[in-house]
This record gives sequence, structure tokens and C-alpha cells, in this order.
Amino acid sequence: MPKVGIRDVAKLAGVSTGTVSRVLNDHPSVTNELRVRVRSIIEQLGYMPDPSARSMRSKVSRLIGIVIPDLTNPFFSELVQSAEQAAARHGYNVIVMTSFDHASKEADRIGQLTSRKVDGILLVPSNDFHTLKLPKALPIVIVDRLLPGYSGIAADHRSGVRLGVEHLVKLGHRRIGFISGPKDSVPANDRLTGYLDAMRLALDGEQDAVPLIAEAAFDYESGRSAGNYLLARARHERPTAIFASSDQQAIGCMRAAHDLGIPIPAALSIVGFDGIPLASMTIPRLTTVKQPIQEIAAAAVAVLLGAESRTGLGKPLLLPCEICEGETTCAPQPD
Amino acid sequence: MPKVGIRDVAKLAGVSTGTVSRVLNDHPSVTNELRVRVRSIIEQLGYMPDPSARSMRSKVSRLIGIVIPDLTNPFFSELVQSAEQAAARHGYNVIVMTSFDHASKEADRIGQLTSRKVDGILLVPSNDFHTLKLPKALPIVIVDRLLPGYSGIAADHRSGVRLGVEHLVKLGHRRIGFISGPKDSVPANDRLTGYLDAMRLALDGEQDAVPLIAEAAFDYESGRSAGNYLLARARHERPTAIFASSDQQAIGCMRAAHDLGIPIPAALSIVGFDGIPLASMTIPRLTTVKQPIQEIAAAAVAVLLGAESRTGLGKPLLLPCEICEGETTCAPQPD
DNA sequence: TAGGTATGATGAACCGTTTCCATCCAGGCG
DNA sequence: CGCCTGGATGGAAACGGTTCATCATACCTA
Repeated sequence: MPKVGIRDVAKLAGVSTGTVSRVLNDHPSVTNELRVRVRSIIEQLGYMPDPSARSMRSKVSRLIGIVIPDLTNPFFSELVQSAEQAAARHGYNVIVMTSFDHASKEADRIGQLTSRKVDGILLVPSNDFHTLKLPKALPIVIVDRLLPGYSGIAADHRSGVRLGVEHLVKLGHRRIGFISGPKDSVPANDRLTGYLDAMRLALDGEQDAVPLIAEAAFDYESGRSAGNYLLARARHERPTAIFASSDQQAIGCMRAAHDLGIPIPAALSIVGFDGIPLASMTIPRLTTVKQPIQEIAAAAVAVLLGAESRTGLGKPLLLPCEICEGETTCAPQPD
Repeated sequence: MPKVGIRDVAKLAGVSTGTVSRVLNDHPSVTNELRVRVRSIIEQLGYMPDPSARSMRSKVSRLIGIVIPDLTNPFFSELVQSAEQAAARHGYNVIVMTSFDHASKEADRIGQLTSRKVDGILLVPSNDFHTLKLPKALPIVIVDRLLPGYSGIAADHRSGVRLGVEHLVKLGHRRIGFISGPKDSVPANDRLTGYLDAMRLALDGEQDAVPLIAEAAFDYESGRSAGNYLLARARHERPTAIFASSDQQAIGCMRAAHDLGIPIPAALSIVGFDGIPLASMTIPRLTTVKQPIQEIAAAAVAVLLGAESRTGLGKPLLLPCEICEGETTCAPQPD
């Protein structure tokens, strides 16, 4: 069967191709009656405009690029999925690429997307992101790992952690340990700052309220050894609660406590950060601070598509986190 | 800066645009000397051909579509990541879409990809896939959830499970329980068949070798209750080993055993299926049958791009699984 | 040496839309 | 009533490559 083009539609409708095109693009200056007639012909013929031809002339591809460090990371996979959804609602499709946290790969991917003429790029920068020159012509929105000097969208890690720590304080905890993320990670430092904020503001002056920090990577195993480190002291010196910078860390920490014979939450409350699906699958279910991934993705797409005007170098947009109470927190037991 | 087009390159090189085009596409009938000269001009000008213009005439988009049920599922996210890698090696990019296991969404996505003129589609069909009419014109390869009557690529679930069960048999186990997947899932049934194969072949005639099966969904919680069910009997009747149809099930089952005070692997060996990253993060590390995800993805892309000739309705390509020994298996203890 | 042929390069047509410009027509106004 | 204004439509150029029919050149062969 010969493919049906815009000319076929035009001929059958008895109008010019220009008019069909205007109907296709909802151009205001088409009579309603005509619009309806052309639409029905389009329907009848099963005509679908060719995106290449369209994009060649109009310079709009209805395609956005997503570059993330690692799709295997549940946080990013959920982010991508949400972004795809959001883009679809605007009639856009997404091209996904992985940088493997490698700056040169990242630059290459961005170049590919640029030459593909995508209408925008959603970028989660790799950790060894240095001073990548971003293509000036193309809308780029940086997500999650905000770069100083660039605008972007992320969860408000700092306030989120503070929320979680204050939750523990409200329950009566004073000796609250913190498992930090890697030192060179921007979000990790934001989270640490949130912890210090909360400790200072809520507990200033109280003698027990000394920050107690273990640095670790974000993964499970690191969380476990950080937990072991924090818990390796006499009972009345040991923290009664631990806030972990990631859910994976928190789960590792639960494991450490369990192995030490410390019951959760009776003798130790634990709060995680991220809100990945796994968090609700542990036993007991992990209390965690959930990042608003869907909202982040939706906002990023909205910015890219210019639904919200942004000039590029504004200040970052921070979205609030939310605490998800599970079963790993309760008031501290008397010694 | 005015964008540099093929004409600029041609003019500067003193050749025609046709020649430049043929250099771009490695057409054989260009002098080597000329090829080099044009290439250097291209480099010098930083010229990048416009994919839309290119695709409009040549009908090749260098884009492939991927439709999966759920990107949040670690198996699929790894599949997508591997496919993206494989496609990139061929100079292709991928458009990712999620069907949420919904047949109508799936049909819609496939339609979008078709009208985008992708060069092929990698499809993991949704579970309520009925008799979706696949666009005849477009190469489609079905992955993982094979459909009877269609060609496709998947891990050899049946042999893989058999491998795992035989591993347990070799260790000396006889009472081997099996946590199955949902009845209406094709891979779940393949896995069940593999279990039955192994039990029949290896243990035929032995009195203890009675299949012991619990049906469950693939998730963690279902695995836990299936584990509880299988383990709720007197010690000498209880299975000494359990094979779970997914790693998540296996981890849930570990939890169940732990809660019942059954030490792993001393009193119960457990083997999972899939080989997701989480499997190596449990304590003890889960022994599991790993699906060759990368190979599946690479093969699927190769088929799509016609690197391997395909007739469309050939027989499915099954790739072998591999056992990853962890710490959840050992010989059964004497009663 | 003339005719045939293989090879490399050319120029123009072509792909299927969008968009610009000219045209036409209806209605308002002086 | 003629002129002007502005909205609706038609017609064709333009977008930036690829490809096809042609052509020039040089090489072979009879």
C-alpha cells in the first residue's frame, strides 16, 4: 500500500497542503468547519505526518534527551520513568543515555543529543563532572546533582534530612548518629548540612546532642560497616537513633544492628533517605524521607519545554521531601 | 554563527554535495584521497549532518524503540541499559517507553514509535498482551516474555532452573521446594517446567524426591509467604533446599526462614533466579541463576539491525543462564 | 585508432512537511 | 460606493540532506 502523505489528504479534502498543515498544527486561522472536515479525512486515511519532514522544516523534534549516570540505580530508573511519562503528556518522546559517571562519555552523549536536534536535555551530571561546556543553544536542565553556578531542579535534601532528624528528636532521641555520603558528592554534603542544622537548632545546649558522624558510600555494604562503627560502643554512649543518607545505607545499618543483637526499633531507631521501593519491603518496614521523584521529573520536563520560562542561570528549584513513617522508629527506651 | 551545512563543506572542499554525502556514508566509489580531504574539511568546520534531513530521504532514522512493562523493575532497567549500550555501538540511539503492563498503552506506544519511523522495536510484551497486531513493516524483536508463534530472544529459563536445581541435587539435597511465579506468565511456566525436569531426571524413583511447589507473585513479600508455607512443617519433612523463581522471592524466603529460626545455609539452602545486583548484597550472599541480560540485549539489537538475518517467524533464540554461587547453599546437614 | 567499459564525480531531482507571500473575499467605514 | 482592513486559503519556496541519471576521464581491447 502506498503511504498516504499530506497531499493525499489535501486532494481528498479539496484543500491545499498548507491548510492541512495548519489543521495539523492547530493554527488559529482555520475555519472550524474546515478543521473538522480535514480532521475526518485524516482519520479516514489513517494519515500520520512524517516526523523527519516535520522536524526538518520546523526545527522542532518533539524529542528530549535524558543523560544519567546509571540506569541501574533505582532512583534514576524511577526518575527516567517519571520523566518519560511527563514528556509523553506533552507529546514528547525521550532518548535515554547512560554516562556511567564518566565525564568524557557524558560529553559524548550530550554531543550526540545535540546533533540529533533534541529540543532539550535533562542531565544528571556525572560525579567527575568538571567544567563541561554545555551547548549554549540547547535548553538543559540539571537534575538532582546540582552544580554550583548552574540552575537546576532537585529535592531539598537539606530540609528533607532535617525533617527526618527532627522526627527523631520529637520522639525523644538525643544521641542521633548520622551516616554520611561520599565527601565529594554535592547531595551528600547537603544532607550532612541538614543533619547539622537539625542537631544545632533542636538540641543546642543539650549535653547528649553531639553530632556523631560516619562517612560512607551510598551503598548497602558501606551502610553496614558505618552502622557497625556507630554502634560499637557501650550502651549508654551508643546512639539511640541513626539517620542514614540513603535507604541502602539504612538497610545495611539495620543488618549491622541485627547482627549485634540490637532490636529495631526498641533499642535503635533508623531513618533512611530516598524512598526507593525496597524501603517498604524490609522487615520491619523502613521509615524514610522520600524524595519527590515524580515532581522533580515533571518540573524538569516542564522547564525544558518552556512551559515555565527560565533563563538558565536562575537559582535552583528545590522540591520538598516528605517523611514516610515505617516501623523502624519509636521513642527511645529508658536505659 | 550560521550553521554549517553540507553545501559549505562541498564548496570549501571544491566538490559537489553528492560527493560529500557519499563520504559521509562510506560509499565505496570515492577516491581515498578525496575521502580524506573531505573528512578533514568536515572536521575543520565541525559539520554535523542533520538527522531529520538525512532520514527524510533515506528512510533510516538510526533510532530504535524499546517498550517494556516497567522500568522500575531492576531486570528491565538493566536490559534497557545494555540495549542502549549495544545500540550505541552500532551508532544507534534508543527511545524508551513504558507500557505499565497495559495492553492498550502498549499498542499506543508501538504506534508512536512506528510513526516516529524508528528502524526497529525491542518489545517486552505486557502480561495482558492478547493478539496485538504488530506492524508488519517494522522489525520487531520480542524479548524475555516470549509469545507462542512469534520469534524472540530470551534466557533459557527452563535449562537455567534445571541448572540451579541440579546444583542442589549435587550437593545432596532431595527435598527441594520450589517457589513458582504467577500461573499466567510464560517465563514462570518455563521455570516451573525446568524444576520438574530436574526433579524427574535427577531423582526419579527416590522417595524423598517429591515436587513441593508454592505459587506466588515474583515479589519479595510473596516470596516470604511462600517460604513460610513451604517451611511450615516438621523438620524431617521440611525441604532442605528451596529454589525461588526470582531473586526477590528468594530474599523474601530468606527472611521467612530467618524469622522461623532456620539458619541459612546450615539448615536450608536457597537459590534464586535472575541475578539482579541486590542478590549480592544480602547476607549471606544469595546463590542465584543469572540471566545473561547483556547478551540478550546485544542479540536483540543485532537482530533488529539485521546484522543477523531474520525471517521473522523463526524459532526463539534461547541464551544459556549461568549459576552464581553465593553463600546460601551447602550440603544438607544430617538430621 | 575507434569503440567499449569501468570508475569517480556532478548536478538536479526528490523526500514530505512548514511557512512565507500573494490572493481573495467579507465587512466596516468615510 | 469605493477603499481599506484583516482573516482565510492557495501556491510555491525552503529545509538539508540522499540518490539517480549523466557525464568525463582514463583504461582496455580489437
